[in-house]
Amino acid sequence: MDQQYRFSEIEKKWQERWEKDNSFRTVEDPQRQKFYLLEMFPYPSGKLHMGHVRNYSIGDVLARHLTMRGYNVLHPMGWDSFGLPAENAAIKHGIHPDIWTHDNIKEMREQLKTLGLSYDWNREVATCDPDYYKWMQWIFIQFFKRGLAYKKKNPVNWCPACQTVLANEQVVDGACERCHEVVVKKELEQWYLKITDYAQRLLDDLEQLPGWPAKVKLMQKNWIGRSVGADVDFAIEGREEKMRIFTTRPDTLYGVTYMVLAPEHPLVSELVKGSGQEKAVAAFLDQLQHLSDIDRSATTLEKEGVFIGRYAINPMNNERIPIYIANYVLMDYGTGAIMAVPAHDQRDFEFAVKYNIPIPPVIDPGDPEIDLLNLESAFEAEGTMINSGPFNGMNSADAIEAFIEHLEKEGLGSRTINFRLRDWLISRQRYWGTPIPMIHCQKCGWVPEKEENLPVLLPTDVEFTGRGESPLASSPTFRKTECPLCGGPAEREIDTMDTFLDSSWYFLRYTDAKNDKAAWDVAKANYWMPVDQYIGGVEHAILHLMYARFFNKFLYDIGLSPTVEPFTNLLTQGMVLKDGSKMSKSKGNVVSPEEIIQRYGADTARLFILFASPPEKELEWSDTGVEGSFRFLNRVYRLVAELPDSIRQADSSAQIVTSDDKELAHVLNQTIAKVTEDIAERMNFNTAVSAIMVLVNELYRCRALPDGSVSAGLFHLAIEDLALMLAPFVPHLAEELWEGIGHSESLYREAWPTADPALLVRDEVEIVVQLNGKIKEKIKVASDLTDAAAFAETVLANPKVQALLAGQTVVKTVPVPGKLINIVVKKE
RNA sequence: GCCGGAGUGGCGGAAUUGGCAGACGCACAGGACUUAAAAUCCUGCGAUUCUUACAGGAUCGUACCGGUUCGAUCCCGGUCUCCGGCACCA
Repeated sequence: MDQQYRFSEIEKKWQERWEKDNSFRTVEDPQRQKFYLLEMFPYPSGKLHMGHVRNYSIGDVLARHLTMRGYNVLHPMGWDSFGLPAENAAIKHGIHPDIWTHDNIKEMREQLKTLGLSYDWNREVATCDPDYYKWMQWIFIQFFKRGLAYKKKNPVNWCPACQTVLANEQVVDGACERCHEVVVKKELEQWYLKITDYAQRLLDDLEQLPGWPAKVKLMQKNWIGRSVGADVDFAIEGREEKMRIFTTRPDTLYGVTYMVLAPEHPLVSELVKGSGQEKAVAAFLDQLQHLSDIDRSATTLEKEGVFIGRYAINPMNNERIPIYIANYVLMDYGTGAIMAVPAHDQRDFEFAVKYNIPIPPVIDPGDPEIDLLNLESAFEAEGTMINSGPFNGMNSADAIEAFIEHLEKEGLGSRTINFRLRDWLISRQRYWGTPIPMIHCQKCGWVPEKEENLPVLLPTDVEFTGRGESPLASSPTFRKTECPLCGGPAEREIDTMDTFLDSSWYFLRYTDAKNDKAAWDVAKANYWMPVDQYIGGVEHAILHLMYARFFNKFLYDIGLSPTVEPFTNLLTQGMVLKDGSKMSKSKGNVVSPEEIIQRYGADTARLFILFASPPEKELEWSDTGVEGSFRFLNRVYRLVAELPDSIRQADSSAQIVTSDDKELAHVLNQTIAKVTEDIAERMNFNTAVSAIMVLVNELYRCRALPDGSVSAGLFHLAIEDLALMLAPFVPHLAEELWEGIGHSESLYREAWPTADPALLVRDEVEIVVQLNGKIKEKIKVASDLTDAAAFAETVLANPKVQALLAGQTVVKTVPVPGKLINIVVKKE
């Protein structure tokens, strides 16, 4: 063994060896317990960043550890390779997106390989390759066939910078999630996936995911936003049509003093005709037109509206109620219309105050401090029903049920559940995405491309201008085609799919990545699915993770996925920060993984990232911390490189002769137990590393002792176990150490060490003696004293404890065997 | 505004079931080695304080105030700060 830790040579040597031996190739094996370990695949931007290094280092620790524990581990990697940056490069530099993307993939694959990650590259997928998007199109057609994909004209979110529409989930604070440009509304005919059909199941099945962070489940729950209430029909004075509203508070029906339609509601133009309010309404609508979507939805915006000159009739008491339009009612939730109860809804309250509308209470809070006839704000909590005819005296929460029953019996309304979740708009007016495999025929309407004709290839004869409609429209050959049904002239859809579709099923494709007959072989999916552990950034808590759950449920329903949920356990890793903020080019605080690998090696980079912070927390980058990790690896290397032949060549054995043997064996077994638990059960890699450091410190202590203090066989064993335990964290160095103490085979498939329970405990343990809860003394007692009474007796008999108790009376003792005793005393 | 989460040395963090607060590392200080430096090895390292000193002892200390308990970083109530999600969803 070289006397110096030459990390670049070592890392190169082992990477080549792994590649040559095909070490990480995985095949289905019904005899072995499978483990599907997945990290979120990256967008191939061309450069690996520290977030990737963290994500993939965490995954690799688990993959290597579980392999050593005997699991058949599926650990794949691929590329989420459709998307805007490639197209922007085409517009800016004239490079075709396909070339740009594949160059980037090549570069990033090399970078991932320098990290020594244990991927089965035979299963690599790239979503932009026709052999992948062929099956994307096939899945889309399955959605269409079951009525879950449809085209509809609707006001949609339009990003003027990206020149494309966006899904609701991709609009953050009224701006584009990608480029932060302010999003505008545009009326367009677009493709949607009916995710709302799955809303209830997406919500309910969160319960089946105890291995997910509560935070992520809560975010999804809020996003789905289920509310139970009733649809109620209000008659409109002098008209045939009814006004249907949705409310979660049917108990307040007697307190309605006005009604509101969303400004975009189709009834508005009908009703306003001949009402005498045409001018006022037109002026109000015009004023709204000039507000951006952000301003329109700001909670700080004052509630404003205008009376439209018509009245509704309250079905409960036949009161005449004025109808308004107002800026605070949304067209795309519920029925786009509400009943307003100012006494019991804060928004309605503010509006009523502004427009001098009466605020009659129908629920008594039973609180003398609240003046019901002169409310300062709406009372939204539970109370006793008043002014509500036959419902008076009921508890308002019970009254909700009673009102719904009444409405249903009288045919005035019905129980309804509404979700905040909207259908998923998946059309994008871009080139670099999966073509939507649909054809429009004058006679037959929208018809899917025949499955045997898939994939619908992206045309290459297009222009990239970055403006106007989809670039696919500029292809002279793409659009014109024949109807798959009647053979008549027809036109292809020119929009492409949102790239979030591509990443909603890649975990299934990995189970059978090269299949060209089907999306995957169901038998293989049955073996590997579900993903046992999924790892990625928390920024995907809603978008990707909800879409993937939706896809999987659909694929489950049609018999292609074996489980209702795709990801059993989820680890959301924290961000990598520098100087307290996210690394970014604009802040100039980016540390490149390449540079760190070159200076210290991949093992140091991995170790630092795993050691500095628990995985789900943010990680503050520290240059001196990296130095420290590098120093530790040097220290480990030297330990083995400087090993005397007597130890190097000794047969490893757990032979214990001396007291130092006892101590070393104890530390070694403690370390094995802790590292095993920290990796597999707690996923606290930082404490696993610190435990290994403790072992290394102990080995250094032993090394400095006079000859013969520690048995050679035991020391040899400790070094072997050290190498095995280091393997998941710093695989290259671990292999080198393993070879350095006389092994010729790679340690990758070597068994993980197990702790000997007999050696986990010492003969004597130090316990704490407290007097009235304060630590006064530490004494040693036999560790097998597990009986509380015997333990207390032994401790009290100790002369040191006797001295402490002089002049005091023992009131009570609280013994905790093996740990502590608290003696409650009082002065005599 | 609503809903979550978190506050521990100079710093990153540890304390797994209510039982020794600060493991491990970084930074810093001192020492050994060296002509010297780097590297390496060893030692110290929460605050205040007592004791002539050695050795040791005392008090305080996990954002703040209070509670439960023999015992609280951990449980309960309240306050403050920071972070994240949602934000007119009727």
